[in-house]
Amino acid sequence: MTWLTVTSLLRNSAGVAYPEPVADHLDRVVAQWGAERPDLDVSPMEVFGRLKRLYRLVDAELNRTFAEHGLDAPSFDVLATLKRSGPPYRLTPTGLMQSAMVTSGAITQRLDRLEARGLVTRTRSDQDRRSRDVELTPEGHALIDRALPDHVAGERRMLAGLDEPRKAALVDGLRALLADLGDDSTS
Amino acid sequence: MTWLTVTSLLRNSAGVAYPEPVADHLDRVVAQWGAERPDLDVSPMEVFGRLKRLYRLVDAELNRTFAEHGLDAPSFDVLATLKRSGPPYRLTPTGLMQSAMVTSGAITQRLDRLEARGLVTRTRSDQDRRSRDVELTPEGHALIDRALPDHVAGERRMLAGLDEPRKAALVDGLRALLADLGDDSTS
DNA sequence: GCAATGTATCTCAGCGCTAAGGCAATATTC
DNA sequence: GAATATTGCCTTAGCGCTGAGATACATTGC
Repeated sequence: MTWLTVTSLLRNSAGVAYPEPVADHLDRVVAQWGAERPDLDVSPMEVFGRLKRLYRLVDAELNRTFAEHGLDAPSFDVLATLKRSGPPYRLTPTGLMQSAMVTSGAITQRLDRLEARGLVTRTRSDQDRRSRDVELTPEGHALIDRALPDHVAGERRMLAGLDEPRKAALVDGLRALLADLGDDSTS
Repeated sequence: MTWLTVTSLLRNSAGVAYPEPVADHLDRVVAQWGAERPDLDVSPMEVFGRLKRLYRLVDAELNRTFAEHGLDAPSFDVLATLKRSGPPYRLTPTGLMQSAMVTSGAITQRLDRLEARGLVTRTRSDQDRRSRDVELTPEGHALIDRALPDHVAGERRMLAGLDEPRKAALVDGLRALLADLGDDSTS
């Protein structure tokens, strides 16, 4: 069986076709289903199966960098969200929850951990006394300032093998799928 | 600020450019970092940030279908892996572990649950008495046969908005990144 | 003003996973 | 064949998350 894919249709900026790709895990999965359930067209798995495997690999790699700074993904996520929000580096748990796509309970526990480490503070809002203001402490600032460049560098390394048009096409596809699934349609 | 992306460079099979995309969550994230840390080029986040959000959305959607069949993602994964392996629908925990990209402990627990529900059996291997043969029961067969078409249909619905070249380019990018990260280089 | 509804956060039991380690069987080395 | 290393699976403590629910405050409609 040949692993004919669209890759042969894609060309880089010099107009040279990419080498034929090697069969990967998902090629085998799809071939197996073709033998076992020839009545079903399982080609959508080409997208979602690879999405899942890639997510797992990327997640593991990013966690390595986080760990070097005494962090994990959930903690980094909160610190980074606060940092990039700009002065006064203050958000509510609800804002953090929406950005992280987790439940309110998860945010509460993340903040418990970060507060215990002295990386964020939680204070009652004056405008709305149900709400909380979560703010980076100087230690939180220092930590995210140290970790962020390494994090981005790690991401850049993982992308190093992709040329620009291919990366752009990947981003385009991800963006389109996100839009189709209703991510962020207004907010 | 305009959200210039490469989308304007992509054309469908009729040669018509896609409409300019709306700003999404990651566009805002990147813009925020541009204001807060102009020294850092955070463009790799365009890929990995969207990957993470997409994974979460897709995961939630797939779980809806699994739940309709009394399943969750880990259980479905094991049953589907056994089913697509073809006759005699039998694999070892190690094989399942590698396919699922989880630890051996996770597979043990998945199999505990499936065995308790009568969906798989575990027997000692004759060739290697350390090993186990995990096999689908008739009930396991029936369940995965029912769930699989719905699962694939759900995946197909999520892809409905993507035209062929765009989907192909997305798959190509995912495949290339997986290869770069060493997924499946030989096995 | 007050009841009803909505909102923001927290609590907690239960779940699946990881990491570290244990045990038994097999492979390797001498 | 004995000693050592490796392999395959299981066990378990601890972790972060979800989902259901509680609490306190805010808003709405009358």
